[in-house]
Amino acid sequence: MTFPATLSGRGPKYLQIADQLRAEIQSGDLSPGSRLPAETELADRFHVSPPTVRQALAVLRSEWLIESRHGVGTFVRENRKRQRRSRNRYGRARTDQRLLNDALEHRIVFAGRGPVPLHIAEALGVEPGSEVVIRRRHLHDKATGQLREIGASYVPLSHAAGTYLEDATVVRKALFLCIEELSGKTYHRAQDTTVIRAAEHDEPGLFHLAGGEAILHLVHTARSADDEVLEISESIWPADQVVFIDEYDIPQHGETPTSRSEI
Amino acid sequence: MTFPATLSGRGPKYLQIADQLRAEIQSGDLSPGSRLPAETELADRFHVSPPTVRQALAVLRSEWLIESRHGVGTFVRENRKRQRRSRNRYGRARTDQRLLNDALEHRIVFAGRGPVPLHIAEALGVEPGSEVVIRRRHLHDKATGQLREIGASYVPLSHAAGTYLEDATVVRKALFLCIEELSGKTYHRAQDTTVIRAAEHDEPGLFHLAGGEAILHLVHTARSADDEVLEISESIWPADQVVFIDEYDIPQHGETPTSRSEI
DNA sequence: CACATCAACTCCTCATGAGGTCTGGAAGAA
DNA sequence: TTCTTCCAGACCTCATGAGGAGTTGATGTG
Repeated sequence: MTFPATLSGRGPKYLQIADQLRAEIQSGDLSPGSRLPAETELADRFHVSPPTVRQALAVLRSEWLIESRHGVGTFVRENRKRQRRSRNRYGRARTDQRLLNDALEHRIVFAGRGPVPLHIAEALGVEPGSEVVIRRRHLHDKATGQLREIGASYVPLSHAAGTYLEDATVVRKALFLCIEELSGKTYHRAQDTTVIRAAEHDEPGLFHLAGGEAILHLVHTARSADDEVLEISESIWPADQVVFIDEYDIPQHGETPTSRSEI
Repeated sequence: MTFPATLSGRGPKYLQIADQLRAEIQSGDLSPGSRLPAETELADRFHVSPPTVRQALAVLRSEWLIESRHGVGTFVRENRKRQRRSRNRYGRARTDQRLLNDALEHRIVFAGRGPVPLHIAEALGVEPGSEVVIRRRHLHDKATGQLREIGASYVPLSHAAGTYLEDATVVRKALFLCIEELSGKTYHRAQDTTVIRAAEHDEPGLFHLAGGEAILHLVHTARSADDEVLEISESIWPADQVVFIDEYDIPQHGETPTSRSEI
């Protein structure tokens, strides 16, 4: 039994409709991937006008429960199969070359020199617009072909200029190992800054988002022992596709913590 | 000079209007906190109908750039002054009692026994609905009074039943120190699981969100050396108010990493 | 069989209009 | 002065109607 089509009368109609549909979805009555009735049909069922139905659907869209495809229909979003990413990329099986997650395909979409973006320049401590070596990558789901992650690495010219890092080929080794080789310095300390922001520019299109959705944006700064920035890289995911799992030892009495606390 | 009121004609009107207003905001022409012209006035200015203006404003709302107050007006959101939280709560100045962030006021809104929520029960490895000692807290900004964080801790009955942890008073010490005392065990290893999801239930109201906004939900599981779960706690923030900063040493050749990687 | 055409269906855009609710300040009363 | 009442202005809800644009699958042609 679906769509009782009776509105209790409490509160705005569009919220009542959203509530009913949400219940249908969460009860599994409307399963992930399945199509909802057309907007006009819903309007008939609930005895409201089409714009009211659209408003209800907008609510569910903003809750990431459904997505609409122009000319096709409105669908319950697939089981949020989320990636799992650790915060620690430096598990020093340094020689173990499982750089690539088996399920993801790396594509280098740009490699070469270019101006540093503003938010990176700040972290790098250089003038905005200065030239650095940039490597941009897209990570696609091998099974579905969907874009899952956008990444970019920014390396100071001093270590990367004229090297193979300016070639748009996938490097076999982890990038940080390359930079350690090229620079002769060792990665020593890192800082990860993570923010959640709304999707901007071309991100909704690239990730097939409805627009205005949450993006998880991580900026990773790696420094050598003498505090020189060796590399800054950023990773961008649709926020609803990511789960971060972080495991760590809790320092005991007298130990110095490996992570510095900041408020 | 504001509101040229000329629509270039490319693409939907509501997007063009949204673009113009967004530019005004980002250029600082419309400063944070300031009020936008009324919807009817914007409709006049852009020569469109009120619903079209509303649609444009909905776009900016979904981008977290503006917020509307019923009967008052539409405002540019305040400078996203974001909290900074470290991932590491166990900086073992264990005796240093800076438990409370000076800018935040802790309020224990509940303390006592109750059933474990589903998502906690899974992590804890007990039957959903089993009784545990629960402490729920709200953290308010001392300056503005605004709610900034919702938190809850779940402690197995074996260590907390009948203790002062069931009293709704703010504990002077960090909770984990209390539990170490009461249980005689030491915190040894922790796992943080972080997801971003849409706001649900009463969260939009509590945080004064427009609804459908992103929430950052962290579940923290702490275990003793013999792998017993000593405590699970969760923290909930409006995602746009948080920046995570994590600093850590990068393990060198041969070192065993302190954080275990999980793809 | 392969391909182009077309029609049906879908969601999207946008106008007009009417009523409602909420807020904050002005006007008036005590 | 202080409090209450009232109202204009603002955003919110919802109906109706028209047209546009994208997708899909059936149809027809070669």
